[in-house]
Amino acid sequence: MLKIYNTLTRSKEIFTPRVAGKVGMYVCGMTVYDYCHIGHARVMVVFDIAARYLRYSGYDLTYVRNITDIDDKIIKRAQENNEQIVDLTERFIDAMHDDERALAVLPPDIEPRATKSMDDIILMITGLFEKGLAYTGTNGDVFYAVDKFPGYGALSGKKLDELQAGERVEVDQAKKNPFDFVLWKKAKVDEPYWNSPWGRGRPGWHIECSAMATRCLGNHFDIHGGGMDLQFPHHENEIAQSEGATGGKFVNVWMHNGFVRINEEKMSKSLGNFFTVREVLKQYRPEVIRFFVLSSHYRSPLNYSDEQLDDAGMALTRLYTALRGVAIITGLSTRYSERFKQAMDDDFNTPVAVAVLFDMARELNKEKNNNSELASQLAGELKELSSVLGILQDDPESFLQAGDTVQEGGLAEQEIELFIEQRIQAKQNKDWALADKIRDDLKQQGIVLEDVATGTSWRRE
RNA sequence: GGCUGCGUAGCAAAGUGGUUAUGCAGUGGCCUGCAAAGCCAUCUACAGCGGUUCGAUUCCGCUCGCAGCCUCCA
Repeated sequence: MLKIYNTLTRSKEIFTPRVAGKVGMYVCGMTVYDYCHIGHARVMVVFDIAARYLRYSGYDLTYVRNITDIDDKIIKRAQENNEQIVDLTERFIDAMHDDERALAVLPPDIEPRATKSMDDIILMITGLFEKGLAYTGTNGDVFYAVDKFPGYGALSGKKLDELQAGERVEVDQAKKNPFDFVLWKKAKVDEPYWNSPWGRGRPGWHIECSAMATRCLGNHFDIHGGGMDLQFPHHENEIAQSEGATGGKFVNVWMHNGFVRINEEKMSKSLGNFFTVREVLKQYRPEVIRFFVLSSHYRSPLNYSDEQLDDAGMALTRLYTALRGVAIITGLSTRYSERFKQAMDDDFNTPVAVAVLFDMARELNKEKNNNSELASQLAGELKELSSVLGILQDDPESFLQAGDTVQEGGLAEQEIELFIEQRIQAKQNKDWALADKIRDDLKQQGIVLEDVATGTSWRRE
């Protein structure tokens, strides 16, 4: 029985889909004006695993993740680059998809874009006007009147009067209440625009998600996710817009993932302490990054460091080593599968799920030389469970021989095989000094030899 | 200032009112020509102070420390 932590109630709840067997999930995606960093990678991987596990559990899932392809930062960046907005956004959408594929993140079922959802956006704002929740400010922008929506603050646990105590925000004089937010922003000269009943302009950030989620999943759906920082004001505002417009419930379960940190500090654009996915991929293989992400629970902070990535690489090496040289027989489902499901059912507890995989690896290592059929069945079960996490699907030999980190140059495979042949000769001649020298020399170059029953295998450190 | 959340062994990271998490590292053993890998055993814990309890790392309170949100941010 799946339990998910719901930010709205601040507790783990038994997950019950609106329609039996069917799940609609919407995740706030990227604003495409720059490369994805590791924080974005975490969102992609976390919700990819949620999607995989929902499907593994038998749900018919519709997974929607949007692309924000028009906003102030995009406009600004395009101007700086002296580039057309579409050229900029297309470039970074492609880059995002590259990163996604590298990290074995399966694409969402629907990937709506703000610029292609204008009719839905305008329709929703019109509805908000009709309900008396929207008004045009003195500067021509359209705002949402937060104090007209009784439930405002429920998601983030904030109260409007307490918020007002917090000042230091430059209050826009066009607003009636400082916490009113823009639904439709009037276009300035040289800014891109769409026509609307309120003049030429573009949508505010929050309305596009309300409109796209509703268009793709209906007025009311099961799961809405995103990073912790979206809780307020973004998701709070989405609720106000959607529930304000429809008069009904918007989302049942709100999921928020924790931040990636560097030196105990949030990784973010504004702090400038971020690493892009493509930078990190130069140093570490994609599966290592993926394992690093799922080695902590999705709501916990995840500290980024080389040590952590190295650890992830070593852990994967252990799992692949267990699978090495074992034939795969699928179909077995033992108590390990039960434990794995139990872990994942507990709010997607991937660290515990991974611990189950290690327990399987231990038994697999024992049975390898004992009961090869059982070993093969365990290996099959291990691979199957791992596929829910999106790891361990590579060929063990090629994973191990590629090494933990991305190699520059180094010995070619054929050269290594040649040295191994020479060493086998030396061993047959009982020339231990030569055999050890060959092994030590290879070790110097990061090649580890392992004598096993069937011969000598090698891997990169 | 208001509101969240966190503080677990050398490092990372789960979890639990009384019983082995797990990975890496350490120690002892088995295996090996010697190693590596693997297997077995084993040492380092639950920020501090009180309270509840037969018993708390786990529940409650306080203190200290850290992070996040309150402004665009995944």
